[in-house]
Amino acid sequence: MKSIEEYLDHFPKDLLKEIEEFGILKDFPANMEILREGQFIKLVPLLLEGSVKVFTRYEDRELLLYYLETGESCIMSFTAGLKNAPSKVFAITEEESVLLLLPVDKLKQWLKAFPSINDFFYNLYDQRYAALLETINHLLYNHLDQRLYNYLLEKSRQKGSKQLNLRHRQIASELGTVREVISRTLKKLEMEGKVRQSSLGVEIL
Amino acid sequence: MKSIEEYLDHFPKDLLKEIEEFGILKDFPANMEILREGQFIKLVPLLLEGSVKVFTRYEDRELLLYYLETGESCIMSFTAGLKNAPSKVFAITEEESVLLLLPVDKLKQWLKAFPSINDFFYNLYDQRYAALLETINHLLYNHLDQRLYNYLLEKSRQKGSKQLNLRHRQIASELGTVREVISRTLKKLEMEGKVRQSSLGVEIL
DNA sequence: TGAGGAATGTAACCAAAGTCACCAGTTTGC
DNA sequence: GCAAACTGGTGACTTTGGTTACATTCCTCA
Repeated sequence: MKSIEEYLDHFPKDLLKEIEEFGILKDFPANMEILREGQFIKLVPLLLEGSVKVFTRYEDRELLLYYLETGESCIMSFTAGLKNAPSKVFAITEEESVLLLLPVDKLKQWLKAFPSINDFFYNLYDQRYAALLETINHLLYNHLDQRLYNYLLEKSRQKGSKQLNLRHRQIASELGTVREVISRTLKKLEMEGKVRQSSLGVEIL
Repeated sequence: MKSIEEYLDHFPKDLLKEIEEFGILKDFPANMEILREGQFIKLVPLLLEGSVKVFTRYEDRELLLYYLETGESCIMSFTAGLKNAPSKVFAITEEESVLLLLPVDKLKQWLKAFPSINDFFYNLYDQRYAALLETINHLLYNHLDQRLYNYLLEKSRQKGSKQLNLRHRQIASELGTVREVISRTLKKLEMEGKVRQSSLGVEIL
């Protein structure tokens, strides 16, 4: 595995030293819940390897917020941690993942001592905000087939593979609709030659 | 008018002194465009009095992001200013407004010297993010009549009046739909006794 | 290996909301 | 003072996607 410095090379050296000293490296298996709503946050995660899904629940429906990718942290944990407020979100590993856990009290010190770490979080916020905006645009102006196709492309980019093993049910919940509609729409995309379905899941063509 | 300290009483004294020295107080008439897409930001606004609408455009359609209320700043300007990137949004005064304009280079210094100002912006980000999340939830799970009614209630809360002089076209654009649909839906709300329409606009009952 | 649950396919129906076409009333500017 | 432009009202039609109710296929594991 790469060293922490390699993942976080945009941080100043002295901050990296601190992070190395106080950050906790931890391995998680796939599909492990690492954070649930209501939980208080003492450690803010930073993803080094793997993929973590962050989402809320709202009357039994899921709403996908974002995926953590390599080198990214979780703004919802960050804010909840700083304000000592309960988490509003759930997080679950999608694959086996390595997280660097930053103690909140240390993080607070670092934010003062190393202003560049603020840039890091501001950037993250900006990124997540932009992603929600895009979601809203899609919701308002795109039909489901387009949204579904975008969703698959994005998943594929993330995974780095055109073969996605997703259940219709899961797709439906992440797009805020129901299984039948996804079946129907995937069939349509298949007719249009954009995807192929097999027992393994969906393949993007 | 109140003094700057009264608006920003959660800031430390020494920071307030700086803000007073370097911030630029400026008055804007109603319906004045104060920021357009593509513009570079040298001054980050902080609203003291009035109301400012922040929105993006996307292929001739508007997408409302948020309204600045008293004591609030604009995260989109903030980020664009810090990164020296062009603005992605438009801003326009809704009523006559007083803005305190903070020079970006000073702001950068303050972020380092007075960490509490970071909390202010993190809080704002968090707030705006939560608002978008709510919008998404509404889009996914509420029908237009419900969304429209919420929209009117929120407008009314902001304005502090039950009488709203809004054009159907404007409502439509802020909710991402078209005039006819708003006419129809407003009629429905009127039938249900939730609002009343007159030549002045819409009144919430 | 075969029974049962999970995943998917599909037809028929419905409601919400987008679209189109046009009318009528109101405001504005010349 | 009147034409042009803006604003709202409305009916008819279409499309999208949510719902219901099963049928079919696949996968697992006892």
